[in-house]
Amino acid sequence: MSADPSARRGIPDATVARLPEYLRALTGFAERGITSVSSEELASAAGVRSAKLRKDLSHLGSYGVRGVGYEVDHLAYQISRELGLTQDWPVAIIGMGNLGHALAAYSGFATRGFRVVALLDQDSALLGQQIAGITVQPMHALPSLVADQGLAIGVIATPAASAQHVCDQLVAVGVRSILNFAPCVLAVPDDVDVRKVDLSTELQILAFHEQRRALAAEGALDPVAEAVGR
Amino acid sequence: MSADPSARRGIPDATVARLPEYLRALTGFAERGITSVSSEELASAAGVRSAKLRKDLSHLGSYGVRGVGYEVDHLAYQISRELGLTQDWPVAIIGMGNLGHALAAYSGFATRGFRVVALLDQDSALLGQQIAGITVQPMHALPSLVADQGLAIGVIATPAASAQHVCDQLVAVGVRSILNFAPCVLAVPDDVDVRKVDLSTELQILAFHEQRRALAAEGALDPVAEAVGR
DNA sequence: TAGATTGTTAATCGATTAACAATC
DNA sequence: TAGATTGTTAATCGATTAACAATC
Repeated sequence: MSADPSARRGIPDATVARLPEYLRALTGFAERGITSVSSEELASAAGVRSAKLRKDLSHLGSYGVRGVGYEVDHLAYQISRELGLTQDWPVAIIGMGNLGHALAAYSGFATRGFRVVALLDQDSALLGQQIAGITVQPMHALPSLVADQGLAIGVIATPAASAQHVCDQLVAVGVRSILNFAPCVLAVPDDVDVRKVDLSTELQILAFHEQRRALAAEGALDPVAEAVGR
Repeated sequence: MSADPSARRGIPDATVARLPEYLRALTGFAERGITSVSSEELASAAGVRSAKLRKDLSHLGSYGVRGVGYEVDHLAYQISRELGLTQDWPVAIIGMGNLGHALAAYSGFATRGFRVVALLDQDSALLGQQIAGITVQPMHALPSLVADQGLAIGVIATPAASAQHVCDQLVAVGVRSILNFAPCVLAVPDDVDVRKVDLSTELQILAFHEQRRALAAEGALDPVAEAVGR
């Protein structure tokens, strides 16, 4: 049993999903030379209500000072530690099409806490090519990446048709954290964590609300129901 | 008041977010020549429990047949209609860096229901350049895109520093659906719908669970709490 | 101390789930 | 009719919110 409260009780998924935004807001305050913030100020910067922020932070521990607020650097450190960003996680991107290419160059992946250690592709025509200063390797490089570099996170940027096969290979070598950009559901064992980023799903959700507004403008919807909107 | 039940009562956000996945699964069945599915089969393909699927579909109406299942084409049409995909939504992508470039070429955006009508950038060096067969235009093309093409959805793929400014310009010309790839919170009026896709947030959430597994392996976590996992 | 703001409580709200009556 | 599967109910679970006691 640890002294860290979050180690004893699980942190709610909804809270974990917001911690990165709080961290980003804190980084913004730090860059502007602000050393202390209230829950009201931080919540506003992160786009949430202050009650929700305080509730979320209470799951990590008690890092504020009543009557004063939160020390920016200290809270940022505590959130970083909770998210596991005080170490660097080795990441491999698989699939060097348009999207994989952009991801390899995207600075969001080179942000603190992550390190792109490999770019992989099944297509032998791409092998040896340099993208963003990294040489593209074949899929059979996977086992040594795990053994030698401690590869922990796999990013799948292949077409949907090959995503499950690539996923199986990642799981087989012991990767248990997968970020899936392919538009398909991946089947994995219970101990593997898959998160999905799906551009067309997001567009379709926007289209739903857009259509709703259009119908409301026509008077086709019940005004009470439509006022709820989203 | 309409005969469509979904027009009277709002569909829960959680349900709307799953409709695209159901639609994709149905498309997969249709491609394999399957004309009828049970809630159990469809749920399995979409990665949810059948009870949740039936509950979700019940918000749209009663499109199944007891003892039989759902007719694939008919249900796909009903979901498409509910999502507003029976028409084409004009989309503009703003910011032609690495990511914007990839998005312009990404087939997910050319999928049924959406049409990329413009690529925009603030950098005059890029203007006139062709990307994926579309000429890059300056930001001041926005008003005419709305007036002439019915532009409805804006995709922001700029750096965080210019995202709010771009967003303000979109809102000013009447765009009320925005997909934001920039790692920042956007301030918008209540009637504007912003969805955010954030690569580094997703990685950070994965890192949290990855660290949790590593700590569990060390025995640093309470086994009961850790068994809950994610 | 007086003022300010946190951390927590309790109420509310929405989402999930299992079970089953309805019905093809 | 008998078997199968939907659509709905009711219970449970988790997340959000407002209010405020604790306390700096």
